[in-house]
Amino acid sequence: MNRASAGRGRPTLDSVAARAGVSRATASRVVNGMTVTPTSAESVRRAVEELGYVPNHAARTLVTQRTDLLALVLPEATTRVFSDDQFFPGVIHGVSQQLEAADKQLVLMLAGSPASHDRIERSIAAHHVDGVMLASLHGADPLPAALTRIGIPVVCNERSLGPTSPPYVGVDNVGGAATAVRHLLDTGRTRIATIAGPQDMIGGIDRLTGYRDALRDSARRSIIAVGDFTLDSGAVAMRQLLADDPALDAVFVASDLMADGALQALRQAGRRVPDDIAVIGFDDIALAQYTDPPLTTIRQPIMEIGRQMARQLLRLIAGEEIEPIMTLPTELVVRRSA
Amino acid sequence: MNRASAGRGRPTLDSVAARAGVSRATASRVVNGMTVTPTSAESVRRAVEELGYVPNHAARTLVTQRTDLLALVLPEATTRVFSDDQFFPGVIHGVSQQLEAADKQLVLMLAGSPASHDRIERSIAAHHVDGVMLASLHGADPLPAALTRIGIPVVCNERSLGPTSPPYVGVDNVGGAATAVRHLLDTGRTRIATIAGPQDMIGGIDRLTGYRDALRDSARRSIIAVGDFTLDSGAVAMRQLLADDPALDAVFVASDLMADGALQALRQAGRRVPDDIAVIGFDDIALAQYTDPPLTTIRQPIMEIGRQMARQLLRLIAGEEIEPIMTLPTELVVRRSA
DNA sequence: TAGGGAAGTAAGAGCGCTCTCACGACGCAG
DNA sequence: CTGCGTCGTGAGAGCGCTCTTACTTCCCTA
Repeated sequence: MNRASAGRGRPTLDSVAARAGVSRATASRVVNGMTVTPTSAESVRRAVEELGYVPNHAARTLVTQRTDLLALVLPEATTRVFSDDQFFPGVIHGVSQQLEAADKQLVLMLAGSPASHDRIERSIAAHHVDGVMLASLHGADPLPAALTRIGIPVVCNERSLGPTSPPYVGVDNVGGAATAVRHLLDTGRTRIATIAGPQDMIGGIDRLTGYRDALRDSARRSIIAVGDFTLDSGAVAMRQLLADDPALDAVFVASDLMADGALQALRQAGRRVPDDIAVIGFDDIALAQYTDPPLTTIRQPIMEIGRQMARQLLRLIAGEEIEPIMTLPTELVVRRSA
Repeated sequence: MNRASAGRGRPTLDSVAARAGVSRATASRVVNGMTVTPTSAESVRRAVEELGYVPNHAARTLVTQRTDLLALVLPEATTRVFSDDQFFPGVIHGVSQQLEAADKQLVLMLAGSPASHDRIERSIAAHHVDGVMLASLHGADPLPAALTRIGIPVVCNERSLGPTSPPYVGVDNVGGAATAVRHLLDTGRTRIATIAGPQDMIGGIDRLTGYRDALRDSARRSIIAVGDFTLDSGAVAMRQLLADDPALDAVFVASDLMADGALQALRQAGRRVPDDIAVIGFDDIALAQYTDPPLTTIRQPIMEIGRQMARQLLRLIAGEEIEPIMTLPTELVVRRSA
């Protein structure tokens, strides 16, 4: 049984070459779009067509050392990942779009337990993927350092709180928060509180910074409660703020989900929004259009984060130099709550 | 330069064997957990440890014909996929859990344009993945047939509307809808309408069937409006139902998102829920807890769908016989709206 | 007309692994 | 003490591809 007729059913490059009457090397050139005589190009193409030849991915990877597979690593923590806000789905969508254009495939890895961390590291060490996108990792996460050690291109979606900092694509949390506060000031609000996010997450930290910056510029006092980005925590924080300072006339909430909770707490407390108290959220998730009243918020371009992460990673893999920090703009979306 | 010391930086099985003083075959046996002398097992293990050896995935795939990669194909249509309901994120999560346990990786493919269909088909034909999970495809989708032709294991998340029907994991839409209607009847409602989903989707069709079945059993008249699973369409349909039959006292809505729209329409129309009209949704998405009033609904086990799809696919790949149809139970969740 | 270069092609090595096959060592029964 | 089965091992083929090397062919210039 010679090579061309053997095999496990699927046609190989050898069988294509045999049928086209050329060498395997020439067939390979045609398949990979390199210059050959029009005559042989044509006969190879016909052979490919007739046999239904599709190159074997593993064989190609073995010699080129490319897998055309990029990993997207997401934390599995149920609080944030696949719950209410559409952050990860949006990022996935953006990444997927960009990779499709580059003809790469996306491997999704959910990092929950330390065991899955090991698994991810092993899988990447096995040269299973060409590059890695890391989303929303905790400050102490050992993954970035481990991946850097392996020597594989990495891009994050936020600046890392840990010691090593891979290139990242972030959003302008500070500027967005400041814009929100300035909008409140511009519309005549004077006692402006904030419900901040967790202070071990970039979003939580930076949005609070933006609030403080904008208030400091206006020489007003800051009034702060802290939530954990969940709806319930927003309601709790709102009640606490009302208790602390009943004369509040505005609140900037670091996420839409918490803002919805705050809205509910305000309704229960008999405060009218926006008449008595103005509320601004952050994220512009789908829910924001449907709260009562519809939520004024700071939009962050979620799909664009995914797209740019993928784009930066592709450039890194291609050996291009990239700017290690990329910050995407946020945008004030005025609805009815402020 | 001999083989053991050569290479592109990473240790190979040859270098491990050389260091352990055994043949490559023996080293391979240790790595793959086959029986060898304790002595050589130990020395190989030490060599693996010292060199930081990780098997090359492509090389292994080339000979075993396994990739340990499973694809999950989702339609990209922005209406449903990554919008408000958490269906796909939930399925992804469930699939991911199950695959992690089996030490497989997940390749996510978003099928939007016909071009991406081609790409998916090519990628699968290249033996790039061991099996495919298809979610929510349209009736006329050529993908199932194409994949069957290629001869790769396929599992869907719903019965297919097309001619070929791969094994699938579905939920008991008919039974769930009937349960909802019976709950309304049991609580004394007499004029029960429904807002159905699109009639070219399984969920839309089957939930309407369940509604009809339960009503027919009680010999009451059916009152039907049709939406497209979006919030706005729910509001529109609700207004239409109120116009058609102002004496309605209950409505079963085929999705929570549409139910939220219906709730808003009812509030605007000055109807109290549940006093004047009872509302039951379907899905039990996160939003259902936060509507006003909180939504009574039929829960479908979304993550479980993902888990079972993955489980069935793994069994198919392992060559086991599987039941081609698997139906997961739904459950009535009573909150305040009914 | 002869020589030099360019361009296309074939041959073959090798990517890192698994798996078959043949062999040697050992234990046991006859 | 011999013969047979068992078990672990090493050698080597081969998975399907790319890429280097060396060759052939052809065209252009001197």
